[in-house]
Amino acid sequence: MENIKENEKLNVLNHSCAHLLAQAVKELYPKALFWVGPVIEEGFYYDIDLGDNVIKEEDLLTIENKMLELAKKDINIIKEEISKKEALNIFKEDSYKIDLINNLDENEIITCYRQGDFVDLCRGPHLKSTKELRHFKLLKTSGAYFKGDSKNKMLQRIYGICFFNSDDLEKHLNFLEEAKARDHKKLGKELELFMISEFGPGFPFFLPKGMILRNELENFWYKEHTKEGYQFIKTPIMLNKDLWEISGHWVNYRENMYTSAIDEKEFAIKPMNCPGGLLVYKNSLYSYKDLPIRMGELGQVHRHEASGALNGLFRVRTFTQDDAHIFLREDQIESEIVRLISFIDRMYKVFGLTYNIELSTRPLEKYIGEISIWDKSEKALADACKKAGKEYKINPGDGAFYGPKLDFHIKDSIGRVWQCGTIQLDMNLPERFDLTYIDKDGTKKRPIMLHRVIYGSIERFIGILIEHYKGAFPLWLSPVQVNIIPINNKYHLEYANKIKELLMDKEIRVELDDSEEKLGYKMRNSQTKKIPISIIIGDKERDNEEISYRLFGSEETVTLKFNEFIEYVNKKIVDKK
RNA sequence: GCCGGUUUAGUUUAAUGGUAAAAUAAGUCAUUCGUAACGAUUAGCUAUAAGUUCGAUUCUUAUAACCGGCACCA
Repeated sequence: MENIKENEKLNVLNHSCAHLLAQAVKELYPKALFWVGPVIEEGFYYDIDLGDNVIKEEDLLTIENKMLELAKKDINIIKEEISKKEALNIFKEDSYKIDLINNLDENEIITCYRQGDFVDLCRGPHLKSTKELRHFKLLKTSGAYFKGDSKNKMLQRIYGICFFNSDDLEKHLNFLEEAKARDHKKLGKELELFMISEFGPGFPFFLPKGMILRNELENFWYKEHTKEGYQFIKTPIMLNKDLWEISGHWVNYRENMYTSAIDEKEFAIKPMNCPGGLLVYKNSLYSYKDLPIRMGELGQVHRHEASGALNGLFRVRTFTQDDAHIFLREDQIESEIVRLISFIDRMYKVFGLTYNIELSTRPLEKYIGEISIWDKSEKALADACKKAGKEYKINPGDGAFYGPKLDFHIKDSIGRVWQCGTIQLDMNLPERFDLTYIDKDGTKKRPIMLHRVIYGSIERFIGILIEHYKGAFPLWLSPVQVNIIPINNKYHLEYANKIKELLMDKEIRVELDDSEEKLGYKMRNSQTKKIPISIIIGDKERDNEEISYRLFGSEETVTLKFNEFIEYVNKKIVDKK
């Protein structure tokens, strides 16, 4: 309760800060026209029409200074109530305001807030004066479409954030710094995990070290899915147009599909794996006793994403979905979802990720299928969450046209939220592909289909893990697990090599630093590369047949016998720590 | 795709309308060292294309890629 109150106070502060921003911009650019300036999750923004003027990053400082100047003047923020008619008169020169006013009810009393010469149409509430607005920062500028519609012209948006005290502001700025330091594009380059070539925008290359990470994630995935009763398939990257017409992708998503003509027949590279999975289902005849069928596929898909949308591994043009299609009877929905939720739960825990579930329900207009089936399915999803003991948030009308879904939003180590897992019910494709199974009474029935992913996209999940772990991966994922550092090549290299062989024999990923450098220098390298275990080999270790090691980020050195060390390392790998 | 910015050595960065510098990595030599940077030396760069200019890495335009947003994300 206390928190909600605090949050509301902060929202009012930020909202007033948005007005202060507008006032400052108005003073600096008298011709500026203002659209809306709402409070967002973190801070606020204001959308402004500046005519021919452009606000650049470096202008933000000037605006900030103007804001501070205005804030210090302790200008009263005065609420005024007027009728729609009066409002239209006051703002008759301002087409944006007229637009806003016309969207209000005829009889509604309109509130304005006045500070000095600046008046803005606004529901409020606001601070009493500008004097509390001291601890703010303008963060970035960008273009933003008027009313969020790409057919409209672009306004200029300025983002900012405001706090009650300098500590909170500093904390927030530090958080932004921290996020920047974790950037997977930066760390991915430094740690040689992946690259993106100019010759393939949006098509990432995995480097040897990144490939290890990827293989570990995939192996883990296969193992866990096998335990859950999944079978695995691999369906073709490219299939002919007729299939995409049956699936409906050709009509709806053609624009984003890569195509090619072969022998005068049009083909498309798959943007999703489901049609392939459906063909596999249709390849056999199933009894009601066979269901549920769980078919997993690490399927590489290609989607032509807009150039401006590309972002490291987060948004790419080819990625691998850790897909699975589950075909089941209607009476199996709930139990299967319960099972899936606990499976997903188990998977995320391994990475130390917590999560929230969101349930998206039937869209109001564009949907297919019977409402009764929708209601039943939505209830099954909700009941499954309850049975699994999980809270969930409902997003009404946010489901796909073909079925409701559960989305899993994971939270990383610095509190950022990413949507990864999803479970979607599909009432469309089984129909389009005429899927059947033979029921108890010998009649053909239509199975229900579930699409689900856990990582979402392996590429994107790797990006998230890089940022989550800040590049310091747990031992099982780490591209190099052990770095051996002989103190003196002349005297210690032989024993170091022997240790290396022994570790390789135990399938431990090991490197040996035989460069002609000082121990301090080699240790520094080992730490900057974030290698989990550094082994130091000197006279002592060689003579006693021991291993001395230091963990990443630790100052402590531990000495063990070789067998004890192997036991320790293996336990860590098994525990995925 | 749209708005704004950026692009200099493998990497991180500096500088200039008169022909480019440092650190680090790489090669060579020296050094043989107990937990985050030893020293010497060699080689290596102005994204692409056009324009302005006696002369362009610098100014202008276009293209591409990238970055921050917007739109999109089946």
